[in-house]
Parts: sequence; C-alpha cells; structure tokens
Amino acid sequence: MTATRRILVTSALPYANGPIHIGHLVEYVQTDIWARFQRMRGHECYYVCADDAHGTPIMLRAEQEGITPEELIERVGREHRADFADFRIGFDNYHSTHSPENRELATLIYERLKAGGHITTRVIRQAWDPEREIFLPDRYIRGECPRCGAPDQYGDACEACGATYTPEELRNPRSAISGAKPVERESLHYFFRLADFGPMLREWTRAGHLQPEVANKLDEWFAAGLKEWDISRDAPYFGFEIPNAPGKYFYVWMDAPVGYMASFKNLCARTGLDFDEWWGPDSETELYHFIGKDIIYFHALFWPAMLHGAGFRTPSAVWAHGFLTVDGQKMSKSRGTFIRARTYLDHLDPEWLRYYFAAKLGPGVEDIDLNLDDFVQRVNSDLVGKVVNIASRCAGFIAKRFGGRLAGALERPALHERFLAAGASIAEAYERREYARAVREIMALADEANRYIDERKPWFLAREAGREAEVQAVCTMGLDLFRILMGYLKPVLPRVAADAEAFLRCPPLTWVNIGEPLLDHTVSPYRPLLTRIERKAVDAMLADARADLEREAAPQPVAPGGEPLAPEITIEDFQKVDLRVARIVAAEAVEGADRLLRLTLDLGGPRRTVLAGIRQAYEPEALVGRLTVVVANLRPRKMRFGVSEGMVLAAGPGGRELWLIAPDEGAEPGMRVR
RNA sequence: GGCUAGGUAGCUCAGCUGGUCAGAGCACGGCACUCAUAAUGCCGGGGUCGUGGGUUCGACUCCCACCCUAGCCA
Repeated sequence: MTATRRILVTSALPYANGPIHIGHLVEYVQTDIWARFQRMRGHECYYVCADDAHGTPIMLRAEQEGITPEELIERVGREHRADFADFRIGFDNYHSTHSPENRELATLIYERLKAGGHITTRVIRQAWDPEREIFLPDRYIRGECPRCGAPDQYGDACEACGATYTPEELRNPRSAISGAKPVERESLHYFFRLADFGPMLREWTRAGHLQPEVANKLDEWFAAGLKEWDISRDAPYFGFEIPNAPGKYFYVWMDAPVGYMASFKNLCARTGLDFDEWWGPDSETELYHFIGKDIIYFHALFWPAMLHGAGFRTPSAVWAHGFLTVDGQKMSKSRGTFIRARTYLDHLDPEWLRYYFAAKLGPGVEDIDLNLDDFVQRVNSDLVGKVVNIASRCAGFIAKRFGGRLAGALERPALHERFLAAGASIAEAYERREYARAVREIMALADEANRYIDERKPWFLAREAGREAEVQAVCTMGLDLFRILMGYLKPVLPRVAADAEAFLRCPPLTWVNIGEPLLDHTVSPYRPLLTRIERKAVDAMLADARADLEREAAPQPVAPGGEPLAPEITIEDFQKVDLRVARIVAAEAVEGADRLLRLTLDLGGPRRTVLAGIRQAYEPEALVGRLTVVVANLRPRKMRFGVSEGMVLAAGPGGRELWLIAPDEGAEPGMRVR
C-alpha cells in the first residue's frame, strides 16, 4: 500500500431552513462510505460539514415562526445533527456558516480578492417590495409566465413551459412575501470578477479535478463567457456584513463554501491540527468535495477561483452525484415520496438504506432510483440471505459443539487467499466511487462462501462419528470468509460491522488486518446481526411521509375553523353590509319547520321579523331579551312560513352547533356594527 | 428552446477502443438439502439491446433523424 495519505473530505452544506430528507442522504452516505474506507486503509482522513445558515429564506422563515434567525438555525442544526448521527454519518466535525470562524475566513477571502483587484462595484436595478422594504430575490416574485401565461410562476423560470426570463418580464408580478407589486429600485452591488480567473479555471477544470462529463459541461459555460458574480445583498439580510460597506452583506453562496474551511478550522482548534498545512497554497494534503450536480457551477468555477485568488489551495477534486428518485418519480410531496430522514428512521434501519444506495452508486452524475420493492428484495436477499447468513449457519455448530472455540487452521487456505486477493479490486472500486461495482464483487464472494459451506456440508459431517474436527474446521473457515466480507462491507454497514466484530471478538477490522484469520480463538454466541425488511414497515413509513406533508400543506391560515377563506373583498365591499345591534323581543318555533325560529327584533325603532335556522341550538325562551347582531339591509326574503326581514349572525357548522353573536355589555339596539 | 446524461430480460443494473456481448443479481418454474432470520446449492424459461434509417463482410457497441426520461441554462 502507498504511504499514508492526508485527506479532507466534505459534503455540501445542507440549508438550515428545513429537515434532511432521503435525497440529501445519498450524498452524505456516499461521502461517509468514502471517508470510512480511507480510514480503514490506514490513511489520515477527516470529514467535515456544516449547516448553511444564511440568506433570505432563513430570515423570512424565522420571521414567519416568530423567532430570531439564530434561534431557527440553532434548532434546525440540532435536528440535522441528530438525523446524521442516526444514519451513522461519521463527521469529524459539524459546524455552521454562522460562526466566528466563517466570518473571519469569508472576510479574509473577500479582502484578499479585493486587494487583488478582483472585486468591483456597480449599481444594479432590482425588484423591491415597497411594503416590506426589502429587495426581492427572483424566487420571491410570482406572476404569470411571459411565454405561456401560466399563473403563479417564479421570477426566474416557468415550471409549466420551462421558459427562463427575468423578473421584469413577468406579467402581473407580485411579491411572494407581501403580495405588493414590486417596483424597480437601484442599489450598489459588489461583484467578483470571475473572468480574471478564466485561464486558471480552464486549466484546472481539465486537469483531472472533475468528472469528464462535468468538465464537458463547463466548456459550455466557458464558451458562453465568464460573467461577474454578484456577491452582495442589501440589508435586511441574515449573514455577514461586508467590511467597509455598511448595509451590504455577503450573498449566502459566497460564504457557504467557506463553511468547509470554517468547519475544519474549528476542528483544528479542538484537535491541534494545523489549518495552514491543509489550506495553504502549497498544501500537500488532499481535498475532495462531494456535491450534487445542481451546484456544480458554484464548486467548479467560483470556489476554485475564490480560493486561488485569495491565496489558498484549490480542491484536489470536486465530485458530483445525481439526484434520488423514488419509485422512478422525482421525490414528490403529492405522491408521498418526499421522505424525511426522520420519517425513515422512525420505521426502518439506516443500514438498509446505506446498503441500497451503495449498491446503486457509481462515479457519475446519473440519478439513482430508490425502488421500494427492489429495496426490500435486494437488502433481504443480499444482506440477510447471503452475507449475514454465512455467520448464522456456521455459528451454531461452533457454539454448541465447540463452546465457541474456532479451529487452529483454515480448512481451505486457497479460498481465504482468493477472498483477500479480491480486496484489491474492491478497494479500487471504493476509491473510484464505484460502490455498485464493489458491492457486486462482494456479493459474488458471498455466493462463493455459501457454495463452499454447501459443498462441505457441516450438518452432514456432524452426524458422522469422528468427524468433529472437520465440522469445526469448515465452520472456522466459513466464519473467516464472513469476517473478510464484513471487513469489505464495513464502510457501508458500520453498525453491522461493529456488531460482527463484537460477535467475533476481533479487533476493529481494517484493510490491513483483514488477512489475519481468527484461529484457536473463542467467539461470542451469535445474535442476528440484521433483520429482514418487511414491506409493511415501508408502507407505514410512506403513510407517515404523507401525513407529514398534509400537516405541512395545511398550515394554520389556510382553513381556519375547517373552512377555506372566501375570496378577498375590499373595505367598500364590506361597507355594503349594514350590521345592526338588535334585541330579541320575542321568539317562537315555526310550525312545520324543524329548524326555524321566528324572531321579533328591536332595532332601536322599527321592529323586524326574522326567520332564523337556529332551532336545534336554542330554546326560544332562552333568547328573549338578549342582544345579537343582524344584517339589516338584506333584501327581505319570502319563505314558506312568511317573510324574513334580515339575518342574525351565528357561528358554527350548523345544527346543534351554532352560537349567536352577541355584542358586549353596553351596546344598544340600532347601533351599527363596523 | 439550447445543451448534457440516459433509454439492454418482470425489477435493479453490467456490457472497454465494433466480430462467443446478448450477461449478472433479484423475481419466476423445477430439483436437491435442512446448518441457517423458508435461508443455501444445482438446473431452467425469459430480451427483435427506445424507434426508423445509414456506414460495414459484420453493430447493443459508429453516424443521422425521431420518440421518451432526468438535469442544467449562473
């Protein structure tokens, strides 16, 4: 093996305004497997991440919840950490972009870029919400698509026809925050002169730091020309203020990737690592960023340019992956396939999903599909039926007949060697992020191990007198093969591997010690290392996911009292309704009508007769003498039992559940209600 | 609309630079076995490799057009 490498890996920073979902997890699982693999190889490998905590959406969401942004990101950060921990994502550090380290580094990078002449300013015109007094990002302007006329589209693109445009082109634009019509307003913005780094980037993107298909994509962008990048936002904004620029803040995407550095710096403070050794321009360490394909632009252009321009090292590689679909569909809220990490954890074992992702992940940017039927079958047959089964079918003999004692020699050394030899190819697959290939090769070995046991038939030998030693030898061999398989799967299945180590009573498996068989060694009694997935549990999870969404889709103001709000009216509309205080001077049941009471009302002068449908809720006697409110200018309506000259106001769904509206003490009949 | 990636057995996927490349796992059918969380082993059925053209002695593999899916367009 090569000399010890020094490796720092990152996953993209999840945004701190919402929960982790299983789509996010593809990336964290992918990165975690890679980091665990590197550590098993004996390399020095750190895995850091952080919450991406700045920007307009977080500011607005906090406001909506009536808390400060700091409180919001603290709470979401706690949830994120818990979700990751439960999925056994083994971060060495998890930090936040809203941290002193990030402020310091973002500011430093900015100042160095400025000193290098790479920052420029320019006045731009932007949509402004006159009611909320805030500049509106494109996503916060809604209106009709200028091309196809679809209503309620974002300010940058139409979801119906796919057109892209600017917010100014939108028809009938409205602020998504206040509903006000946006106006144009000028503001001084700060720009990063990306084109200054054109030559450097062209070289960097073709120097093996990116996947070939990603490099191809960048060529397109180069061809289109590198534009200046707008890195400032105006107050009010939740983020870091730009030095010497009051009221101007770093755009969230400016300080987000700096969060990688900040998190590592925070780790350095805790562990004594030397930050400069890892981030200095001549660093000899390796730096890898795992990202989703949607944020390639930021990581393959802006980020290397920023780092280079500020005198830091550039990444060894940026690796993009595709998105997750569920049962072939984009994760969809309406289909109930939008599954939160927590919802998954409430019903299913995280190791299952880690395995399934690994079995599907390759080095490219293709999307992967979580097919739930396939998920159940694949995990059950591969992991439970094949791998774990090997231990299970050998352990019984070893425990019952030999008190847990393993034989002193391997029954078939050549097979042991073949399993070890396969490790090179498996390691190469992990290294290249060809996890699907690694898993295929490991499962082929598991098939072989099962064939071996089948061939030697320890259950048959056990019945023959004098062949005990063979039984022990075969099962020892089987457990040796199992141990090697567990070692190869350990990056994917950390919990199962740890339990297997406890069962085998062996030191933590590494790529280095995996070749050392356990001989003349006592193992613990076997306990099932992994159980089968039941389709029922998957369905229960889906039902929960749907319930989550319904809760979310029906937020408080949508249907107060279980009834949607009527269309908006103006104050003029309301003033047409003449509401008056009335005293009920007489009330009697209407003959022949189950629901009606005939009320005689005093409106401070004229008397009115009103037929009210409240009979199931009120006894006539109880109403006499009390005050209520009546619609006094309602056109009289002729009913079967007479003419009703108005309408009394009552709340509730109807029947017995009706409650008359009454003015407070002091109101007099005839007073108008406004 | 432009660009990128992909469309291979019921499902999930391998198939490098054209000539045993038509494959694997799961599912399905039969047999064997019973140590194991009904697990395992052996055998088998099943695909005109998105559609239509073209290049070639020969194409899943190259070229063109079209259809479908996903993503990107700062």
